[in-house]
Amino acid sequence: MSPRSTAEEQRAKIVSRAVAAFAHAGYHATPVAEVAEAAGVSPAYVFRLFPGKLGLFVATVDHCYDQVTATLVKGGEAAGPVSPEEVLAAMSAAYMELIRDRNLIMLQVHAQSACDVPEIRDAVRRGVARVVQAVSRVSGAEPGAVQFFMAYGQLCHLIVQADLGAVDESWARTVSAGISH
Amino acid sequence: MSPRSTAEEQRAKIVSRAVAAFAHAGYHATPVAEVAEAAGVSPAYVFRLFPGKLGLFVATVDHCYDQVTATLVKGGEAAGPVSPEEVLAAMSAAYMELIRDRNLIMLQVHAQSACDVPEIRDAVRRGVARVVQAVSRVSGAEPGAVQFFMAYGQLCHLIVQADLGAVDESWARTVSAGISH
DNA sequence: CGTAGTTGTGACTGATCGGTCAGTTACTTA
DNA sequence: TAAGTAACTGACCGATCAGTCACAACTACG
Repeated sequence: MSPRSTAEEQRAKIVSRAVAAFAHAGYHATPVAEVAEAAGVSPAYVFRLFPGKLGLFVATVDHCYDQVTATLVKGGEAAGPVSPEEVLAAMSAAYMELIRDRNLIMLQVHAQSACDVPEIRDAVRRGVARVVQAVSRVSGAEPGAVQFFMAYGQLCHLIVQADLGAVDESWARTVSAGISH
Repeated sequence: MSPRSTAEEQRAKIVSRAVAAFAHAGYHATPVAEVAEAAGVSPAYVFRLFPGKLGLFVATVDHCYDQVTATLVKGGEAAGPVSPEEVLAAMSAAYMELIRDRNLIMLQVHAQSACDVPEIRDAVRRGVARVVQAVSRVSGAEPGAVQFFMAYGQLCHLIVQADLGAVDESWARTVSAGISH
C-alpha cells in the first residue's frame, strides 16, 4: 500500500519555508543552512531531498507561482460573471492582498533577477506563463488589458522592493498612487 | 593647482566597467575580482579606491541611473514642444533603445532585488526619484501618465530578464506586445 | 640626488558556503 | 527480537571571496 513516505512531506515543508527564507536576500545570498534552519532540519538533509541548492530554489519558485496563480484565479472567480475589466480589477485587488505578505512578491523579484541561471529562467517563464494564461482565461480580457495588468503588477514589485510606501515625497506618491497605502 | 589625480579617472573607469560586470549576475554573485579584471586593475586596487564592495556597487548604481535619466531627458527633449503624451512616447522610444544594451536595465533589476541592503535601497530610491522627476518635468504629463510610463518600464525589465522576446508562445506575445521585437 | 607622496600589486588570511559521507536513530515487518 | 530499511545528522572538505598589508614603481619637487 501507500508507503506514505514522510520524505515527501518534508520536501513540501522545506519548500514552503524556503519561500520566506529566499524572499529576504534571494538565491545567491541565502545559504542553504538558513533554509534548513527555517524548516527545522539539518542542511545535510536538504541536500539529500533536493538535487542541490539550485533544485531547491527552482522548486520553491514553482511553488511560489502556484500560490500566486491560485490567488489570482480565486480573486477573479469570486467577482462572478461580470465584465472582463471588473474581473481584472478583482484580480488586482487579490494581488494587492498578496503584498501584505512580502514573501511571495519578493521571491518573484529574486527569481527574475537570477534569470542568468538557465534553470531559474525557465522556472520564471513557466510561472509567468501560468499567470498570464490564468488571467487571460478567467477574465476573458483582451491581450492589451492583460499586458496592462502585468505591467502594474511589475510596478508593485518596485514599490515593495524599495518600500516606496514609506517614502513621503512627491515622486514616490506618483509611483505608488492607488497601489500602496 | 589641480593635482589632476589619476585616481579619480581610475574610479570613473572602474565604475563604468562595473556596470556590465554587475549586470550579469548581480551584487551578491559578482566577485570584485571580476570587476577589477574588466577594468584592467588588480582587485586590491579596487578596494583601495572604493570603501568595500558595497560602496563600489552603490557608485555603480548611481552611475547607471544617471545614464538612464540622461537618456530619457535627451529623448524627451528631442521631441520638441509637443503634447505631454507625445513627449512620453518619445521617452519610451529612448528607453527601448536602452534595452538593446541589456546592461543598464539588468543593473537596475539587480539593484532593485538587492534592496535588503539599506545602502542599495537608498541608491535605488535616489535613482527612481531622479527618473520620475525628470520624466515629470520634461514631459509635463500628469502623475497618472507618469505612473503608467513607469509601469511599462518595469514590464520591460521582466521581458529583458526572462528574455521573453525569444519565446514564441501566445502568453509571451501578450506580455511583450509592442515592446520587444 | 634624496625624499616625500601617490599609484599600483602580489601574496596572504579569515570566514563562509555548497556539497559529501559515514554513521546513528527510529520505524516496519516477520 | 532480529533484520531490513528509511529518515536524519555531525563532522568534515575544497573552493571561493571580501578585505588587508607590506612592498614595489613611478612621479614631483627641493
